[in-house]
Amino acid sequence: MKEITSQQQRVLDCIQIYIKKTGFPPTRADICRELGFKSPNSAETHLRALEKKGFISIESGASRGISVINGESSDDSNEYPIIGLVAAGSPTLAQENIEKTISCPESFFDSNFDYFLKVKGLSMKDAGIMEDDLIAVKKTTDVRNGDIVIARIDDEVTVKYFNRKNSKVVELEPANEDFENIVVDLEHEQLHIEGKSVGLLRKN
Amino acid sequence: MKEITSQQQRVLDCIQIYIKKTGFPPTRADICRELGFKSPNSAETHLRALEKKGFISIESGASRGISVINGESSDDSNEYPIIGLVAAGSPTLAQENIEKTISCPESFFDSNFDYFLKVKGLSMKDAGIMEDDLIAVKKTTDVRNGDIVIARIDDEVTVKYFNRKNSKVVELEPANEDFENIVVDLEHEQLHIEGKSVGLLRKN
DNA sequence: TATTATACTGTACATATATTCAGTATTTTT
DNA sequence: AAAAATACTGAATATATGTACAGTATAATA
Repeated sequence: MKEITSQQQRVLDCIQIYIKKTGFPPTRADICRELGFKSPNSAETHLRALEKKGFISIESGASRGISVINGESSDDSNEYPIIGLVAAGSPTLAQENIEKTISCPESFFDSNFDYFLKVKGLSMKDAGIMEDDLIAVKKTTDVRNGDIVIARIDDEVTVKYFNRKNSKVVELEPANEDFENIVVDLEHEQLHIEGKSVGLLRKN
Repeated sequence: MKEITSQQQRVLDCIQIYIKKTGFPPTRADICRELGFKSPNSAETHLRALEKKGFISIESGASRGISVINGESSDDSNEYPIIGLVAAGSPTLAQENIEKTISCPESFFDSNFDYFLKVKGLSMKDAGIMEDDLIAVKKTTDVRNGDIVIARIDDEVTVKYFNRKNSKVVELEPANEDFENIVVDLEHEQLHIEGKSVGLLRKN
């Protein structure tokens, strides 16, 4: 397999995406439309180059007679636990609370993460976080204002926007006008930041 | 999905085997050759029956424009493309709108799916679908009232709740009071159901 | 320096292909 | 018993599509 140029890669990507979306390969004209070429021969020459280099095969004379050769994917996927957002008294990562695990690539979200948290309630509705959604949680205490954090006060775990008012006061803000801000006075209450949201997963 | 006859099953098998072997769907003439028919219209009528029953979809006018619905013919790959939800007039699959692909397990969502669609706008805000969210789209025309569908009218693609009012009228309903229902009169407008949402992915 | 590969536009055309129309016959559904 | 669906043959045709030919231009290679 020889080296592929960036333009040829674009054409190859275009073919694969087209097949994925429509179920059949593109015509020369389709490729031109997708990539902005003005002559079908632009697509033709790229196709012949890709064929010569062994990335695709072309059935002579057949319309849409392109087939992509090979295409193996590296599987560096890990198992991530789904943890229920549980009520008071339960240790956050207790085995009992792990509903199951999900296999997904390490770099699935932009930042690495440690587990999925299953959301209860609608306090973050306006942030697009609904009941039973799975939040990808990265364990960290390095959070900034505006981050969606997983916070624990005593034994109560909640998901909220983080907002440090000053050195002594943090506000945990819901994204739902039916809920009220939680004002935490750090001098009198302990606030544990379990981590922050780096992504979300929903099944329906 | 209605009942399939034995002959229609033969045609469907023929299509899937052909795709597996060549990488692209057969023509009417190909099907005739494989199954011993003597008129391309034999294949044509079977294809139309299969389309009507929801086993395949046929892109009008396109050569080899057959795609098998549900059939996991070439679905060992774990690379799923991200496709942009673009405004009117733009080709649906324009290369400019493709961010990249995501590697994820086949059975990641409860139902198999075909690609990710990047959401523009907030018309489905109250369903927890926000700007730039990735909807996992399963290609199917088998949708029910209440399903979140990816619909196309002319060249405009939108994500909405599906609601069939009667045999002639379908309403596409947003989940945001700032937006209005789209009423589609099937007798005067063409409505293409590209697929439905089976999940959601958000990176932040 | 000459040559080859890359990266296009633009035109043209043979043919590959979808699709319609006209029939015939059997089976299934209403 | 009538209507609709199934299962074909056969011919005709508009158009979708591959592909060749004629150019231009730049970068990589020998």
